[in-house]
Amino acid sequence: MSHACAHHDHDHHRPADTPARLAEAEALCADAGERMTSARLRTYELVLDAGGPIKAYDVIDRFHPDGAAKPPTVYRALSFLEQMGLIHRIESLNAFVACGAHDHKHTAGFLLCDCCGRSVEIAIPNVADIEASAGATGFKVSHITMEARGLCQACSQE
Amino acid sequence: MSHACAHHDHDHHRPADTPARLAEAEALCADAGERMTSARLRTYELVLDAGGPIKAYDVIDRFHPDGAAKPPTVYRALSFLEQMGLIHRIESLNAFVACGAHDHKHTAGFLLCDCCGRSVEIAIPNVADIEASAGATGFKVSHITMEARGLCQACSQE
DNA sequence: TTTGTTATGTAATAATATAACGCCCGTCAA
DNA sequence: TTGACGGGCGTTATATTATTACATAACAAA
Ligand SMILES: [Zn+2]
Ligand SMILES: [Zn+2]
Ligand SMILES: [Zn+2]
Ligand SMILES: [Zn+2]
Repeated sequence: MSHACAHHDHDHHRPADTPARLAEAEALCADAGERMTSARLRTYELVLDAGGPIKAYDVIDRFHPDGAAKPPTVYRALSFLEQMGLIHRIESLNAFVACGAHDHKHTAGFLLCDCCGRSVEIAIPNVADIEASAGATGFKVSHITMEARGLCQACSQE
Repeated sequence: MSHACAHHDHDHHRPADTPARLAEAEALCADAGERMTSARLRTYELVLDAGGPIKAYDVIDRFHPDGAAKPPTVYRALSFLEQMGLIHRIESLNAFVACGAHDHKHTAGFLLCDCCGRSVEIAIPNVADIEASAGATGFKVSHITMEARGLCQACSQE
């Protein structure tokens, strides 16, 4: 991801648990009767390895050792992974991030640092209040996007 | 806007109060020492007249009676209007909508109907809880995006 | 007027995302 | 075994959304 500052270490080394997460994902798909194909697995691997929000075209560029993937290959995989709850789309960044929870199929909120670009997945506080507020006008909520922009602790200390 | 259904009247006639809103906007800018130029006013007029979320390129296409505006003209105006609190950007639609409140410079939440495409601006419930949830990790919130997708009352009754 | 600042005009391009089509491959029933 | 079907993928092309860059114009202050 891009950054608004240069005062932090932005190296994101490969999370140690990527292989375990890939295995979990394969199990999850098998349980659901869905196919975890190689394109889907590779896409998920790249999102996991990013260690934070990653753009679709960064996945596309990294997909093959030599040369990029075709956009539909990656967009299809991203859609699938999102439907499986393995990743989330971050609307205000046009980016994707691996789900940080193990109970998939939830709607998550995000804290997005405008300085270092990192994201933190949080439970949306008071979902019931949002649904009640909507329900007062007869509106039925199916999905909530909640993204808070600001500065993370590290970035607000300099 | 596009619609997922054809069972409602989707005509949005020009809201009767557009001239008054334009005048208010001019006064607001004058008070703030900002210039409400013709490009900005025309852009605001088109967003108001849309009567709901409108895409940037729809503004671009409608900007001149004969032929489209150049994208930067409209994107600049949209940015200005958003900074003035006259319009809001809806991230999950890549669209813009006129602010429904008279106290500008707030962050608003939206209920977005997936069927008829209409939006309702609401106060974000429990902003304090979101800020508290963020603050627990040292995160300082500057702006909250909250967009609930679902079905409005009219659309869920058929 | 001069000068600095803000806004606009214009061309080009970047960045994000989808449509459309045909092929392959696995499943399943005949 | 064979054929029909459906899902996933490869490929090309295109659609949609947004910005960069630089020149000019309008404005405000000195
Ligand atoms: Zn999650
Ligand atoms: Zn940060
Ligand atoms: Zn508003
Ligand atoms: Zn509706």
